[in-house]
Amino acid sequence: MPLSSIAHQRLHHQRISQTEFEKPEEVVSWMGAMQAQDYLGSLWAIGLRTKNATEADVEKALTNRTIIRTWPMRGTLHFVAPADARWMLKTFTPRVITRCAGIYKQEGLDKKTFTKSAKLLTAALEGGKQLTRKEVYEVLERGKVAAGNTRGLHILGHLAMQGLICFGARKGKQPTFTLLDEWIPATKMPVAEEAMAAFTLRYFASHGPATVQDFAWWTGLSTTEAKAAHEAVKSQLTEETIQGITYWTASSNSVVKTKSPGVYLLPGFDEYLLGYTNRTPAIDTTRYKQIAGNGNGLLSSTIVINSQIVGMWKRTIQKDTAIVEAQAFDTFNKTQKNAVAAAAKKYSKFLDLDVKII
DNA sequence: GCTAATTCTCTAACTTCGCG
DNA sequence: CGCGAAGTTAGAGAATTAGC
Repeated sequence: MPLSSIAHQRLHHQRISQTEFEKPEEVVSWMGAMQAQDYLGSLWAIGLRTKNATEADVEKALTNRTIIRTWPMRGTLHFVAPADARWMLKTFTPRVITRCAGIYKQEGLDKKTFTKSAKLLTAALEGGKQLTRKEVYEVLERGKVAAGNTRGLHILGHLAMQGLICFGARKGKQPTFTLLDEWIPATKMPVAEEAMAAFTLRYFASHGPATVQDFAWWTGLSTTEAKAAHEAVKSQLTEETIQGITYWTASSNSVVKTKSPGVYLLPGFDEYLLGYTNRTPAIDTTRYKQIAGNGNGLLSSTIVINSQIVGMWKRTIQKDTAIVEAQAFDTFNKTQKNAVAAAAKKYSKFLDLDVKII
């Protein structure tokens, strides 16, 4: 079995090559969590996994609170379902917070500062209020908590990881913050083991075939914790070893048909790559360096053909037209060019704009 | 004044390397 | 092998300036 079969199955399980989902919240629930660092890119990550969704539809799901945006795991922004948010924050963020100790120290952020910030923000946000970053920083400054440099950023992140706040609706183009407990309905905290088992299964269903190490990296759990979580649901997973590496997928997953997996324009931080620490099934290490720039944590949008990443793309909006600039690592033949154009058209439909391909 | 062009500010986190 | 610290950049949107 070649390594590319792993990638092929992932396209299917991730609901990129076909999807039954009609609503953004169905996609997010299926995926467990979706990386949402680049806001506009991550709207597309949901859109491309949804039947006929437009960008406005995904934004509506965010304002209607059927999906929410916060830092539930790994110290990275994700979209999650409201029903999962509290359990995930409680389970995954303590390790992240510990890992942030160095940064907090550097910024002079101690327990007292966080407690004071929490009080200030609770008072300012109570009653369903939503404040932009700038407004939040003003509240902090008025309360004598310096929010300059990256302090404000880390305060927001920390309080979000503690489950006090999360992102609200956008005000114009600006994101806002609001109280989590006011933003989403109260949920009963599930039994820890059961919730972990269900979540682990969901990962291996939506991201499989994946390794235990992938799961550990994705969630930010330690290898030991990830191994234990995996062990608990192992009987419901199917195993596959390629080149000495063992991959797992949920046994309940439907079998992948061997039809051509198609051409896709994925956003920069799509789960197709960010769902795993080892990305070699979709792209070799040398090529990966091209999309990862100089290793600063920023990733280019990618072009996927036959389950392999074969190029990069970017978009610029000019009035009513989305200009899609596609760049192959090697060259695209005519068939591939046409397929890329068709994929760009799909994207422009999502944006509700005309498209021009360069 | 209005629009276009330009500049500026700010936001995100991944990988690698080294040490215990 | 696991963990922590350090290094690193593109792009969006706001703000400002230029041009007419």
